[in-house]
Amino acid sequence: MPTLQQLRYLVALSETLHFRRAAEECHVTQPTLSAQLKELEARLGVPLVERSRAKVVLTPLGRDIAARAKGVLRDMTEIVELARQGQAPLTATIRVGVVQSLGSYFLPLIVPQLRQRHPGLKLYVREGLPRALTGQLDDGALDLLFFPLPVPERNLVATRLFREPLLVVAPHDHPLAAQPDIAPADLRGETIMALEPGHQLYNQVRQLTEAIGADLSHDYEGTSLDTLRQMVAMGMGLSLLPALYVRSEVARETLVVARPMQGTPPARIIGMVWRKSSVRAAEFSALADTIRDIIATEVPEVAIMR
Amino acid sequence: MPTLQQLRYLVALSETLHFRRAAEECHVTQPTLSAQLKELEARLGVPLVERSRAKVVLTPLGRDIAARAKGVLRDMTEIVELARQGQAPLTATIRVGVVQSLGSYFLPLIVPQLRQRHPGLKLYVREGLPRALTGQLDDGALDLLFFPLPVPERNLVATRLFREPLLVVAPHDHPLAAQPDIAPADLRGETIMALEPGHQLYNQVRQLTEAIGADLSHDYEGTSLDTLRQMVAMGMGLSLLPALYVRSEVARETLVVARPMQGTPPARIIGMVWRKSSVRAAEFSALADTIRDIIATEVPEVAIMR
DNA sequence: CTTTTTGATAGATAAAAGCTATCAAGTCCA
DNA sequence: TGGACTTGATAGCTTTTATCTATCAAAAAG
Repeated sequence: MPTLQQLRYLVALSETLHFRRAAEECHVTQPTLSAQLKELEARLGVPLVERSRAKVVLTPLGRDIAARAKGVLRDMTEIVELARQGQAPLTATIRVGVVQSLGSYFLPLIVPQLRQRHPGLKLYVREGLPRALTGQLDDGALDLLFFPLPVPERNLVATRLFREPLLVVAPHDHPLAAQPDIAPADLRGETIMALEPGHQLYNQVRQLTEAIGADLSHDYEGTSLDTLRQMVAMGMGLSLLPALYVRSEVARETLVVARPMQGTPPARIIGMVWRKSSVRAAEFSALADTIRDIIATEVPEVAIMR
Repeated sequence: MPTLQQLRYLVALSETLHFRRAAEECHVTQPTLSAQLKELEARLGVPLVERSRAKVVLTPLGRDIAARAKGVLRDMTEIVELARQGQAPLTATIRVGVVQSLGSYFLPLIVPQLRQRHPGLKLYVREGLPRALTGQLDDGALDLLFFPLPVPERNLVATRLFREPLLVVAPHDHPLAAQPDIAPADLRGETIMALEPGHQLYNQVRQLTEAIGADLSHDYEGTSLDTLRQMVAMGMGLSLLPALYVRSEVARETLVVARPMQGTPPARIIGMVWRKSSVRAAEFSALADTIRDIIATEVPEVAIMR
């Protein structure tokens, strides 16, 4: 197989038809270029050059191969240029995974300002269930997750972004709806509905209901936040829903109301997660800082965490 | 600049996602592949691979560069294949030059059988004046000439193909038209027209007219064999034209006749000419032998020369 | 005819690519 | 849980390749 350097020498000779000038162009001595072209002819098994003192002529095959060599060298230059451009942070596409209970309520709040600050940013977003997302991150199909913390996987690392409180959501005609906020004691005896097990939210709601003596509903488990909201509207019980979901989908709702809890409300912590082996850790940390800045000014419903 | 071998390693790793398996595919040891990929990343200035014991993942840039590397390696394989196919003789195009007084009368006689014997043969034919043709051969714009001999240039070599006699061409009502052949003495006092100086034919006709006492016309010099024939038809004199031209253009003519000369008729020798530095000399010698064989059976008007 | 320039060759040197041996870390299995 | 096995990385050495300088024979130029 020829080497790229040999092709470079052939291309230079095809353009100059002079061994010494071609050598100068390639920044080597004339014997080097002469010997390397001989080696190239030996490797290919065909003469590429007619040599004489009077003038140098390429064989038809030599001319054809020189033309193709030009293309190969151009492609190599493009590879080098691609690498050079890729050195800038946030220029390669980021394949992002988000849990379904977060994505469409959170990303629209931050992406406009993110794009403003990083015009070259390209996000490829995929929603999914938590376990599927961590699997895809692990396999390399995704680069980054927006994900409730902690994450159980050992070869993933995370940085916290914000704490998202859970709000009590009740039918609009429920007695608690008349209060501006809810004491935990107010929930004693109430039926609380939650997402199915497998969600961080389920665990948090379970812990709370156990602590305050409310009843965690086992008759109905919502498959989505919307399902839970509709069940609350129908008077099948109360629920605890994330603040960003409430901002997006409940604030304009007339059949249900959302009330914050007094004291330290239950909350989930949302973070950014990537592979421990990722070479883009610095890039992602910088991205996290940028996102915190945006949240601080655009999303009062949650509390920044560092 | 990366090397082709480094690209080969990257492509193998992108396909196997396993350093040891990629090394096996490339027939090197795992430390060699590992080190060369590190060197590739250093040369490009960007990470291409995320490494961990659990699994190997390419960065987005790594994947993109691996895809482009695949294309480059494919182009290289095509160059090698092109060279392999070019090793067979008479597979590369032959750029042929012929003098205007020969080409269209000679090549149609031999090309059909040449193509029959060498189906892959590709000729690119260019007609021109003798000095222009030798210049283009010298410069490498042409590979081969069918040319009257001898050639004056020092760095060209020639091999004789055949001797082409010159025939006396006279108006059909000229007294000499009644004879089956012409003695040199019969031309004494006749006006003989010839091509302009610069043609071998001119020199030969001049030598003959000086030897036998005929008058070489200076009032009219033909720019082509057709012009000479038309002048003869108009009664402006006689001419001496090459046998192959006569076979092609005069034998069916009614206004003029052609008669061979007695004894050793004037003739021109036609040969194949190529550069002394040409690497295709053996190929062209073999071609000359083939052409002589064809002429022996197809062209009785000329005499083979070796 | 002498000088200059050409591409080729020989021998030496430097650089690169490859090897083996071995490492630390992670995975697998009993 | 601990030992065995596998992984990618590193160190040091060897082999191969690419480059150099010096010089050559031959051709061109003056």
